[in-house]
Amino acid sequence: MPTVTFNNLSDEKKQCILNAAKNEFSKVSFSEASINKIIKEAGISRGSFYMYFIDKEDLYETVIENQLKKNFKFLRDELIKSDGDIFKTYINIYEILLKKVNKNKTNNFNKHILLNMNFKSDNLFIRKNKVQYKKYIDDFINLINTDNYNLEDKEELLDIIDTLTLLLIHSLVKSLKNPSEVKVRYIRQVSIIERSIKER
Amino acid sequence: MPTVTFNNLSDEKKQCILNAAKNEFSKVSFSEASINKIIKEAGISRGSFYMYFIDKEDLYETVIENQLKKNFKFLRDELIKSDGDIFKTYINIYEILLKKVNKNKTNNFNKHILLNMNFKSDNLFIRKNKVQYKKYIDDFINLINTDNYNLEDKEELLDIIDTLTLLLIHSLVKSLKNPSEVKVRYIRQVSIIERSIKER
DNA sequence: TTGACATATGACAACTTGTCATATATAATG
DNA sequence: CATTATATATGACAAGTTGTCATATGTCAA
Repeated sequence: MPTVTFNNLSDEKKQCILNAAKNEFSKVSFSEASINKIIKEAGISRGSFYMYFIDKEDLYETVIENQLKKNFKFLRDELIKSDGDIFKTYINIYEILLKKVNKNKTNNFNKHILLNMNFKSDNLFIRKNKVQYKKYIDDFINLINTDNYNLEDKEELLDIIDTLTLLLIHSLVKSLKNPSEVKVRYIRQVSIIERSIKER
Repeated sequence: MPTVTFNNLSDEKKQCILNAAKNEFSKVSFSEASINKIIKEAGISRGSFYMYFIDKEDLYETVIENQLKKNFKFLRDELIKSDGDIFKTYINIYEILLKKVNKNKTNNFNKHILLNMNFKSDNLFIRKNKVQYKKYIDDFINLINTDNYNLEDKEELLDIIDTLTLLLIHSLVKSLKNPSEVKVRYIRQVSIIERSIKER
């Protein structure tokens, strides 16, 4: 989380710094990203940087926060398009995200988010464990059509979304190396879960 | 993969280098690990290091290879103990690995393997995509008791193991921060998959 | 013994990071 | 308005990082 000093900055300056950072993080992986390049592009001094952020990771978190929200909105929209079918949605967004990520541009922010992703980071879509996002999760859950499902409770649905998201990220990353086989495996993995709550 | 020059080294020297590396990787995360410290401890020169390995990642892969094999053997043994019940096995190894990983020693190799794990890396147990490990996977698959399962084919079983492993890693990592809640979620996620292939 | 090749070395350039004394704003107060 | 506080900005700096490369030292075969 950035410092209050950073938050006190003018929106213009804040955006300037975050844009410079986003640009760097779109070109190279997190570990390769250079604070020097970012501060140079943003036109701030080294000292200022450490006045605003604890370290590179703190900056990265801040930069992707916005993208996570966008991704979550995208997921939500796709769910509505699929009439609340969560499994159909996850199959669809795999295809769409795969196209985005495979666009071989030098600047592919989404691709680098994906590749930098590890098990420590919260989620592809939203920082689930942060309280301020609880309402978004609840809203999303309520959009899921559970008519044909046999669910114990709401928690079970959360666990399913969790698993689906893991499978999605995993499959997307694998697809970057080995595009063919992965899709069919992903679809099968999703349908295994679907079957579980449908046929009870 | 290390160079032929490295492989031509005496087993003693090879082990010395790998031990020094393992020691460093047990203390700090991958990004924090210092090649300088490793070569100092191993008593080799900087130039030699780059004669043996492409970079730090190449070394890391070599170091964890052995541990992955051990972990896989452990998984296999647990499967046998559980009479081929793959779901019971995954529940059990979660508990056991959690204890291992939570031992708050300065040298906790398993803990760092876990935290360094990302979606690019192959697997917690074995490098699935490498051909030389195919026989291990096959052997493992054959040990699973599928009597009560309704499986389409062997591929479906592979997909299930894949999902279970993802859930396991994810849960273990989460457990390091938030030990309580995670276990019950993990158990539920595993049983969702179990239900899918049992009740058909 | 003399090449020819494989392997080992550490100094080196070119980076990296986080800190800190100092400088400059901005705000508050007499 | 002048003075004092406080907040923010700066870049030089130490201490580290990495990968390379000319040079040195092995080790074989001819």
